[in-house]
Amino acid sequence: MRLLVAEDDRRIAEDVRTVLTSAGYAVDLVRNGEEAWFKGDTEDYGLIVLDLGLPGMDGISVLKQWRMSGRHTPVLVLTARGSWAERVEGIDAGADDYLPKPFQFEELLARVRALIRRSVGHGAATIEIGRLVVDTRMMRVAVDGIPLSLTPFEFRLVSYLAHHRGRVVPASELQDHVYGDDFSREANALEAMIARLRKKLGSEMIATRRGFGYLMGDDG
Amino acid sequence: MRLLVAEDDRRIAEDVRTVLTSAGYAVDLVRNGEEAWFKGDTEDYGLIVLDLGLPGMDGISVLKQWRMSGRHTPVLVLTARGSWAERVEGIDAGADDYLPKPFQFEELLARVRALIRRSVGHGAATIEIGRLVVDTRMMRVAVDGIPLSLTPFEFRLVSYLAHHRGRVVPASELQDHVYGDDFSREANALEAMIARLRKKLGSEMIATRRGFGYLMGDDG
DNA sequence: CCGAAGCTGACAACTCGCTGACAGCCGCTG
DNA sequence: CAGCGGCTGTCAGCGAGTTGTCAGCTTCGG
Repeated sequence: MRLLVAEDDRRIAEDVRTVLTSAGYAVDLVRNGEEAWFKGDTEDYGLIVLDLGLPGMDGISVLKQWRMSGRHTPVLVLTARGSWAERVEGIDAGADDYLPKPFQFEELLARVRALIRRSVGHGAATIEIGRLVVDTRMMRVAVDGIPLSLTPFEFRLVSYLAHHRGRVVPASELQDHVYGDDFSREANALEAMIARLRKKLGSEMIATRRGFGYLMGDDG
Repeated sequence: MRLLVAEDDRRIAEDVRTVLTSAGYAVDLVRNGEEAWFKGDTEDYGLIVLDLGLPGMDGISVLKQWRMSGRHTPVLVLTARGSWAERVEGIDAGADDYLPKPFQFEELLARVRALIRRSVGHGAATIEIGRLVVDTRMMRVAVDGIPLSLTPFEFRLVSYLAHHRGRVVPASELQDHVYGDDFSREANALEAMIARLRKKLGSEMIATRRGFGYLMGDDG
């Protein structure tokens, strides 16, 4: 597997490359924003490690560019220590995980592995659950072949449940994934969304396990 | 699932408890090193959140003690801000993850979940005892393949007994695991739950050992 | 046969999740 | 800039599901 590391600090970059290389990955290194953007957009990486403090085009913009042009490569963001704002921004922009500096290389490796495992598991572009089809690339959902128009949050919710079909997903976990770290709303907001979703999908598609959470695909 | 939180700062401790409780965990709280060591060594937690700056026996020693006595419960260590040395020491002593203070509760929760996911990943998702199947992913229980709908407390009770099949579990231990440290109810509450459970599962599934406790799977 | 331990059905209080209505916000359009 | 429509959070009320308590009963062991 091929990885891209975008990091301007030469020493860190080399160390990271060494760690990842000896873990069996092919590693490309870039040192500024423009290069990062270009390579990430034109090459096909299994994962990208992105320092937000790059010279030139800044990390967040790079990430947003990739996502806007339809790239779903997992991105692990390196943030300055304690920069909570940066992190939130990174997640909003489409990062899959973050790691505050300074970090242990073991930890970096563990997270890289976890992300890759996750994304390989997600390989298929569409998930079918009974009469429902979720197309994660096209951001489309259909029931009995009839496409539905879902709002962004609704889509995130369905696709998360679909990815975790057959498993009860606690409401709190759903919130995390639908809303990220923005916890500025009442618990009830999620329930309202579920209700609206059920109206569109049919109420039998999402089951409630009172006291535990929600799940899809309990029957098969 | 039951968690132990070892933290001496009362405010932090209460907040953490609230967050974790509302995420669906039963939480026990301790405020010093000795208590932490004792409870972590004698009770059976799914995960332990350990502040290194505990009064009395210090966190690192507590952690080392646990590991030396063969406890592999996942431990999330809380370190003082910027205390790099502590962090490394914690990891060496057997911590599974660390979190520098101050932290966002969302982040704590995310890490707790990640650790638990990792550790339960090793165990099977279902437990079979005779005609009974307990599925911890779907939060479902079935007898002879027929699914039953259990309430949250009922489910916790059954799955605890199932995890400890063939062993007599004292009523007090069951209470601990179903209710955590929340003692605010009559002893009889548990009996009532057992009764309701037996009605659903069939009365022969849970045996009573008068004077000692309950058990499942004594026959096989 | 007695007392203690445990069981059980009824009940009431409570909690949780659902829903419809509404309002604020945002982006679009004229 | 005003008006509009879609999206989403909030609120309040409802109803079903859940759980503790209690009182009376059964079972067990000695």
